[in-house]
Amino acid sequence: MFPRIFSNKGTVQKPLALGSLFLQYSCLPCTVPMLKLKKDQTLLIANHERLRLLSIAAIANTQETSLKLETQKQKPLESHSSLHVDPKYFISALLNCKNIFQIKQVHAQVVANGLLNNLFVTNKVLYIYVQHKALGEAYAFFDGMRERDSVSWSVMIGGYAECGNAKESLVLFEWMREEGVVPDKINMVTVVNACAKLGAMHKARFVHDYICRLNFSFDVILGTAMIDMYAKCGSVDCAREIFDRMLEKNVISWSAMIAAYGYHGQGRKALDLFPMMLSSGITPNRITFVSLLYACSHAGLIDEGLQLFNVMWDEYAVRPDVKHCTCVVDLLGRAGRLDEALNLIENMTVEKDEGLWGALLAACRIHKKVELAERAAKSLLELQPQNPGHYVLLSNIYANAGRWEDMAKIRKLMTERSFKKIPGWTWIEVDNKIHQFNVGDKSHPLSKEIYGFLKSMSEKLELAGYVPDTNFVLHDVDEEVKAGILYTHSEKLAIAFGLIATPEGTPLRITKNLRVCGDCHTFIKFVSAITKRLIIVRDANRFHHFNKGTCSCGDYW
DNA sequence: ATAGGGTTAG
Repeated sequence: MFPRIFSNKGTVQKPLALGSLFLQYSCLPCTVPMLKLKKDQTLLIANHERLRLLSIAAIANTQETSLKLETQKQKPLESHSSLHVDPKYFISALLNCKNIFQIKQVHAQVVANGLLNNLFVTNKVLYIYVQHKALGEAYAFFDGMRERDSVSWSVMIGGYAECGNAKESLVLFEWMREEGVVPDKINMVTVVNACAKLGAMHKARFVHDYICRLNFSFDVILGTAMIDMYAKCGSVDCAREIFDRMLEKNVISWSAMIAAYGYHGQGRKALDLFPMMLSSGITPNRITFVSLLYACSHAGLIDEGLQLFNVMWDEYAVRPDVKHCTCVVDLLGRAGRLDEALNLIENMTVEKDEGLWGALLAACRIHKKVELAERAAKSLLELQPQNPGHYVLLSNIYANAGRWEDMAKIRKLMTERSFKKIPGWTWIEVDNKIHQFNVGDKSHPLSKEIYGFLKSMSEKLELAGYVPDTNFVLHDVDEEVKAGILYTHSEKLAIAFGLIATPEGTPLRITKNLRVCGDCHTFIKFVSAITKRLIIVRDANRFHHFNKGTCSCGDYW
């Protein structure tokens, strides 16, 4: 094992601060105390003590001098060695890891010291891999673990969900049950969280059922996770039921419920919760105010939002940060009060981020303020030159203003910088199965029927007054082709499939990974009217409830 | 003997 630690040219990094008596070994990510050694002195380290010694071992040699360390010639260390090395050294090394390379180093030490049978240590290795988003390494390690307990499973399930792999995370949960591991409450919190991320209602109901069968009570954390799950699966009412049944609620539970009403467009209900929260003795925090302001902006509650923004610091000691300002810019922008929005931005003392300029830009697009949009877009492109979405927005603004030359410039810029456009996908649950569609997808078994259905549906819609909005197509092709491309958007494919595969009157729930496209939004409004279906769409930002030709977002999202 | 994995926004 030592060659590993000291293989880095056999040297130790120079002391970080001479006076501090601490230095950091280049490969061992923990700080060890320094001790004076003579120049070129060799330290003999006994095997069974080596880690402990390492932490007191040290050098005070000049920076050019190598530190030589040798292990005593002893019997090789076996994995079931009775020689005891305190696991806490490994734990602290793991916690200090700054990158994957360092984790692998410590991981190797864990193996070399026969600690693979110590779940406390192995779970920590797993946890650190996951925290560094190294799912490949984490999985490989997990797969090779001799023994796993509920903590190992929590780490994996939580890690996969956190990294955006909620579907895989739920598969892991299946495996856990197949292995006969009985989930504890914390396991269920991670599973509930994965369901929330996935937004799959049938999974949510199953998990809820499962929790009831295990007789787990809804404590603050589990209950809050369930609120979030139901809300993000499209049912704010189920979320509220859980909320009302919870005996103990903290600021997180209240904020989760307020946020839920917010992204479902029910701003008034979100606001109504606030005084209830105060009177039950809960102090609002930053996130509570983000949720409240967000709810106001998405429901057009302008005066209420401004009022909250004005008193949050004086009355509740929550200092407005850039996120709060963004909500207010959004709020003012929606109302067309762009001068006030700009004024707020210019007088802000906190650092401006891309979300803030993005909110202003979106408002400029709606109210066709080309000059201000240019200014916002410029700031945005300075902050995030690699985000294709910003170019798309600015390009659309020029298109709407008929400034074709400027639009061409932006598109040229996009081509030159050769962006990877994030591919859009949409999925829908039918018969407890998730069907996913990409743009122009033809892989579904019912693909032929779907496209046929879309064609006849579009004729009906156009008779009803629907006009494809080709501003949302960026390819340089003629209008008719553009309209064709629009019809292959993943949202439309998923909805067409849902309409074919479910009985009349069944509500459709679909989830899209990006913000729903403007043309699709109009399209779905018409579909909801003509087919008399409730269509609930979760996009990257919020929920849209389409019913009888209108959307709960009020066309602002 | 004991340790550890869990909730809101972005």
